[in-house]
Amino acid sequence: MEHILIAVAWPYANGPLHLGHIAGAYLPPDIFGRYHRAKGNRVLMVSGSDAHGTPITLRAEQEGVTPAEVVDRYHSQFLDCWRKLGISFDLFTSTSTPNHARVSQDIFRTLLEKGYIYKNSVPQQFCSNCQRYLPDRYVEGTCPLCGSSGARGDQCDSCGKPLNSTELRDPHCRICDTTPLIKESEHFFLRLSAFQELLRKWIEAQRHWRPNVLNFSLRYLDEGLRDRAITRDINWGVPVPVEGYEGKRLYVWFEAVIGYLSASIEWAGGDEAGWRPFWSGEARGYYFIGKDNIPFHTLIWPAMLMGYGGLNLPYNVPANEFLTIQGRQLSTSRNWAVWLPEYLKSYDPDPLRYYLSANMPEGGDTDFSWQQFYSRNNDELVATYGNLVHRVLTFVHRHYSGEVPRPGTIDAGGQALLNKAAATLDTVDRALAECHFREGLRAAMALAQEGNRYLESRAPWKSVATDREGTGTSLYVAMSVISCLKTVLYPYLPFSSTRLHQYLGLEGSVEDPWEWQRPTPSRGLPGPSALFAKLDAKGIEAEVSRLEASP
RNA sequence: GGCAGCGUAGCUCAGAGGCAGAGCAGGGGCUUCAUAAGCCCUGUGUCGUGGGUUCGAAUCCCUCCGCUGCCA
Repeated sequence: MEHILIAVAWPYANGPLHLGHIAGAYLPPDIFGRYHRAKGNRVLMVSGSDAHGTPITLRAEQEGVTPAEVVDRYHSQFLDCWRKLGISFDLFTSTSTPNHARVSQDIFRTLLEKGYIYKNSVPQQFCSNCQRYLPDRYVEGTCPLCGSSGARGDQCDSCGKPLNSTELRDPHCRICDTTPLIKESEHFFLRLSAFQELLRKWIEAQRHWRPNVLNFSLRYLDEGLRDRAITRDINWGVPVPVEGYEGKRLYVWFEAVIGYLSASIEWAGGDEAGWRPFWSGEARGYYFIGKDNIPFHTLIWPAMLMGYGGLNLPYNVPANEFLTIQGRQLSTSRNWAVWLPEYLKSYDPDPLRYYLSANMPEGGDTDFSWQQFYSRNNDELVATYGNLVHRVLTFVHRHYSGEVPRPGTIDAGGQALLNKAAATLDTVDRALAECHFREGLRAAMALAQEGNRYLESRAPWKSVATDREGTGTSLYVAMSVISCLKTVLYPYLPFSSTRLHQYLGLEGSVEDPWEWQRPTPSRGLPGPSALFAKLDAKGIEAEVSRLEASP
């Protein structure tokens, strides 16, 4: 039995989830977690809402509500999405808990005592009217590069260039329009430069990482790590635990990654014997994130852990690339996105899980199109897998009074299929252990095709009139294969596997053993119904035009 | 502007020096248990462009074009 920590990227609680989030960071860890639980390993899968940061405070100020209200709204929406999509967190918390603040401050203090955090003075925009320092996004002005007005202190949306707020021409406060002054402000910095060589040595040893993650991280090191400010002049966030700095907060990028640890501690109710086995010794930590988050998880968080000491570094960071939508880059500001709450109003969770697994952006960007979604649902999920299950189970009901047929001697053809099923269990096992999700799904679907071929060759609808026992044997073999599919597809398609587990009259729970359960002969079965619904192709056009109608 | 990645069949994507692959779509046939589902047969692809290395390049190197990302 192993301890597997599954650390999942923390979604920003300032907007709804879209399919890019799911394909990139949320579906893969769920598949991985369900697999490991079925294998009998101890799994701790944690994440939570990222409650801090200026996008949230800005949104709150624009809406005239508190940041906490914004966070609460999306946090409960996230929880609802996880439940409906079957994302099986052991704990999905938030960075606004007292526990998280305590753990973050503990790490801050320890790094400060060890000299990995130091103070420095930096120029900062200050609004004399609002009487406060302005974080980047609170300053608007004219872009020094392209000359367009309305550029923000962190970036110009017009030309897409990142900026420093002090570079803006004609800067003004986004709240009150006053022209800000530049004042010196004292901040704390993380001494990342101290970890340069340690990190390089460590990363170069991670041969099991995906090449994109490895190369990306090494490139950062080639450029040389620079120390970064970890505090801000803002009043929403985790307070800096140093006397005289009460008005400052920890920068989100420093504090949010600590959430993996603080959530583990929260999950264990603070009991060290509960959480530490996931963070030390042979325990392995897998960090599931999108590619935009790579440096935080392969460089910054490991540096923090090295400095803090006593906790495992990430074992793997299987970062995914991005999902494009109908061939175009996903954009939340232009509303070019498929929102998960919207999806879940109209469709079941498993078809999306299937599509995104089959087309997961593991090695490069991949595309989501409604056309493809419908076709994968109707032509693969329904036609190949769902129909195999349905034709076998309805046949058993009609001709064997709904009882598992008692098998006679299994011939070479049947045995060959059973061997193929056993091999598939191994293939999917290995693929999942290595986070090769697409490969595992491909292998599972290939077995479903074999099942259909076998039925075709046996034609039980013919033989049942003349050879009841032989036909029963064929059906038993087919049901055994279906049972194997139930297990290997469970991590991907938990909802339909749960139903199939019942339809097959199997013992125990669908979540339990990663093994091939055979149906019990003569057992009475509940009446089956179709595992998946076929979708009317008319829906494609409706979805596409809804997407294109958005501004 | 600098750096990196990608560009393979109508579509979505694998493959990474040794006869170009899968699924889906399309075409032909068989079947009728099943959600008009299933099975069999069916691929003339300048592997983005142009060059180079090699006995041999989709694969390695360089140029250019296009897309994406990171950085300035």
